[in-house]
Amino acid sequence: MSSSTPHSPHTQRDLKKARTRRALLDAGLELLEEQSLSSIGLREITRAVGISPAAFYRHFRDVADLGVALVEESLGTLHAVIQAGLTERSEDGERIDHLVDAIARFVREHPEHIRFVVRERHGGVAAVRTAIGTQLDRFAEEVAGALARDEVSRGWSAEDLRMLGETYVDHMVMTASAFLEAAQGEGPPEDVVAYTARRQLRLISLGRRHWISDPASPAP
Amino acid sequence: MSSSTPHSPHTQRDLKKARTRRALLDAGLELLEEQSLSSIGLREITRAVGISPAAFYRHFRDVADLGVALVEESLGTLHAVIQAGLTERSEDGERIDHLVDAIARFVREHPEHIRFVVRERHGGVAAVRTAIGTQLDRFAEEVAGALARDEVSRGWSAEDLRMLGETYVDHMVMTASAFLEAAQGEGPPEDVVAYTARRQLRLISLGRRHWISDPASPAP
DNA sequence: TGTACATCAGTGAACGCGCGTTCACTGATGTAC
DNA sequence: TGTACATCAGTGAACGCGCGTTCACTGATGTAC
Repeated sequence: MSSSTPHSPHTQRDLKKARTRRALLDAGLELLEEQSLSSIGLREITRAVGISPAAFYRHFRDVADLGVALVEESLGTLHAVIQAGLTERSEDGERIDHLVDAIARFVREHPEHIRFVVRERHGGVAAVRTAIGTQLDRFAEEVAGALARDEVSRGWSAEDLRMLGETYVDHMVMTASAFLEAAQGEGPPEDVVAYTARRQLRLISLGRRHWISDPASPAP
Repeated sequence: MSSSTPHSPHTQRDLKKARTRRALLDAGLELLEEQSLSSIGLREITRAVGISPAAFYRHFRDVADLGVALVEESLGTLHAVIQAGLTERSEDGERIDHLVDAIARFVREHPEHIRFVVRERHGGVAAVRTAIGTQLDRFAEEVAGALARDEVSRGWSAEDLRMLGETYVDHMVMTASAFLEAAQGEGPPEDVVAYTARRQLRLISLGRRHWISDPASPAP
């Protein structure tokens, strides 16, 4: 849990404090472009912000604590994209195109957020790993709930829907990561990433339409 | 590239050197259990091995260089599992069960290798990230080649097969990672991971069987 | 509105510590004759 | 087989440096009357 989160900054003091906190979070996010959380120094962050090292402790217990705060932030923006994708009502093919476009747009607008999530999802800081895992689980549950309302999902068990939700969330994160690499010139270019992502979604969509729950391989 | 890789250790000296190198790699792999590569210290590694810090430079240029050497090692063992999975000849359902079992077994036998790959695939060291990416690409290509020989793949374009190969490789890495988390008590238990993985493979398999190349959404 | 006191974000100096890298070295092992 | 020299993995001391954390402090802002 993150220490000292000002919820209602009424006074000038609180406002100023909130602004410094923001600056610390932004600096951390920026430093993560080239390294991972567990190798970022406290002094490195305060230096970037322009305050003394000791001032850091007015906002966070340590760098890991700042990392946990970043999880909420980064996945908050990703959550918005998912919500938008779920409320989308159109034909299947169009829906896929729109989703992939939405992911591409998100990565263009918040590259630091998706970089942080992807890098630290399996990174060296346990608290951050757990926080990200919990949030992505919530997303999967949410997606599963939305999928349940589709006509195609008639006859699907809650477990199967959950599995499908996880598949979509994982695919989304992986696609976002691939878009990010494309933007950095590290992997295949953006249009190839989009093309692959669309066909993968079509593959899942086809599997979904022909799904039958299998009593031969029961739940554990 | 990794410096000073002894290929044919003929003399006692070369043998001893190779043994120290191994010890360094093993120590690095072990230290990665609780942190990420970019935060491991050179002295930390030599301390674990029991040699002086300066001796490190007889084997690697720096810690990142050791990391690159670990990539070859870790993905080498993973490659063996993939090869085994590809030569498997049996009914579809069985094949899925066997593949998931093979992944589970692999994670039980080489937890450090899969942890390393998953953690550093998107980690803070560019050279290692690139090395892992290149290897996984090769795997995807290989899988695509094997899939092409299946009857179900009649009419599939090379691009679509490639996409399918990537999907399988990504799914494999994710499943291995989930098994690892299960072993650490961090996520859902092993049997649930296996159950989910099997159904996800079935989903892909169904999508595959009903696939039709789509001229409405051409390659870029 | 003015005054007296409380709060607290940020300071700056100090601390002990472990870091990565260099260097001249040692002594066991290998090679040439 | 024996001898003289070359090689080179590993040593140990030294270096300058930046780290995280502590502390008493300052001075602007907030609160009570």
